[in-house]
Amino acid sequence: MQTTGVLDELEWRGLVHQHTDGVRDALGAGPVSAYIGFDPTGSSLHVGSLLVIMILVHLQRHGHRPIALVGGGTGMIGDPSGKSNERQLLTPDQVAANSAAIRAQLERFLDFTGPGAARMRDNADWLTSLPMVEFLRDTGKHFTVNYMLQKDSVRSRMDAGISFTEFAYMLLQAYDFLELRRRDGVTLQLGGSDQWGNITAGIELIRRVDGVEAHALTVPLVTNSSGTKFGKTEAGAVWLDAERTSPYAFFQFWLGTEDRDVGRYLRFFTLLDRTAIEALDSQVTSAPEQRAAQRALARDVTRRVHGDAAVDAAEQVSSFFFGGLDPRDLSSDAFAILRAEAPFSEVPAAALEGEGAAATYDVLKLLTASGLAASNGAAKRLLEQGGVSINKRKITSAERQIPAGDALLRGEYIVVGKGKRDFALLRVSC
RNA sequence: GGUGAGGUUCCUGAGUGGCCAAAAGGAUCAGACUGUAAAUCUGACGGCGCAAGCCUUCGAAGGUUCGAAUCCUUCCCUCACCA
Repeated sequence: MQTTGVLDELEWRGLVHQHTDGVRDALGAGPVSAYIGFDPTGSSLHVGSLLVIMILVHLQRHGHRPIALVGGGTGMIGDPSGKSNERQLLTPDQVAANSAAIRAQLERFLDFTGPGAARMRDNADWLTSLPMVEFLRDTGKHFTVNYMLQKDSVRSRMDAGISFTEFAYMLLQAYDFLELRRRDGVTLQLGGSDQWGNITAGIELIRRVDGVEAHALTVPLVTNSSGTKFGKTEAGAVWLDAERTSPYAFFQFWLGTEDRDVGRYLRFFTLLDRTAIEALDSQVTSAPEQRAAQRALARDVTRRVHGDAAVDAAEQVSSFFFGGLDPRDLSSDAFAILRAEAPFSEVPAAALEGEGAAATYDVLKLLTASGLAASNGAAKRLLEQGGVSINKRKITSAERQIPAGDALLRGEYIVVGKGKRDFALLRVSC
């Protein structure tokens, strides 16, 4: 794979927001080592992080060396970029646990063998033991406060206030860049568009200390056309961790992409080539109801994050919930998949029974027990508005109590539906 | 440190003694239409309750009053300007 083509590829995909002038020449001259830092602010990456991960993947496919840096050291400080307020410090334990979890997730996306083998780094290895006096002499001396005050990340906080801790953050990130240049020959740092200031600080440091030209490339912020934040659903953020967002929910997130966003997302998040993506674009126009583009997107991304088996399972569950399949025809195996993939809860029969009617289930209780409704009131509203189904059959408000015997599938399961898209599986125990 | 303004239900933001669970917009949820899309329209949107109604809520704690988000006292916090 040639090293030169990667910038063109990133550009047509719309993955380039800003870059330093020398990037093209540097990438054309041969294999480059490039890094991205990941903040351990949470215990899992979410779909937003995928964008920046894809850049590493593209680089590797074009013969460059990707390095994923976990911010076990900088996570102790907190990056002010893009934050309107001072943040609560995480405890060292939290940072360590988050770093380990994120590291494990990152490892799935890169190839750690071959000439362009990826590397994992954690800046805790060099930052936590860095002597302060030495740091101030060797690194701090290269930055004027005036320079630092001009950075957006600092300037935008002049009203709300910024602690010295967060103010100094950019120096640590600059130091990381220098350290990685020395350890791994890294000369390119990638990041979200809000990282530009931190990255250029690193370039500056490398130029002054080592006399070497380093480069920056940032990706755009992903937005969706409804103006809501990308990667959020009713249930909250869409995580890469299967424990937090099931592969089925993850698949559904991508499948539900709006027509006007799907082309962009295919370019951002999949490795499909230009011909394939443009063919899908035209299908969005000619046969939107088939949602071929959404399907390709959901499959591709779910496969990369959760694997082939998860895609199959997610598709099976989707075709059950959204297809014409009668829940009474489902096999035990099918229920095993549903239990693993769909929102699932196990409830004792006594907690579901209607008042004074042991042989019935109270639909409101089914809704709250399954987590589809937050309170009885919410459940009742849903029922009154016709938004409830049991085993894929619409329930009217006249049917608050349903006969227990009829409701159970295979003697123990109930499929509860809310609206057109939300389903949960309930297992009734004795 | 001084002066001024303010803290209302997820957010913005009305309300200044009873008609206030509290306007309006946004967000969210459901329904219709559709393609598990968007836009649009309709409805819902503190908790419990079939309901009547009850309970909790308007920064915190007290107080005045038949009755307070609205008045008084103290406290906490935020913002703006001045220093």
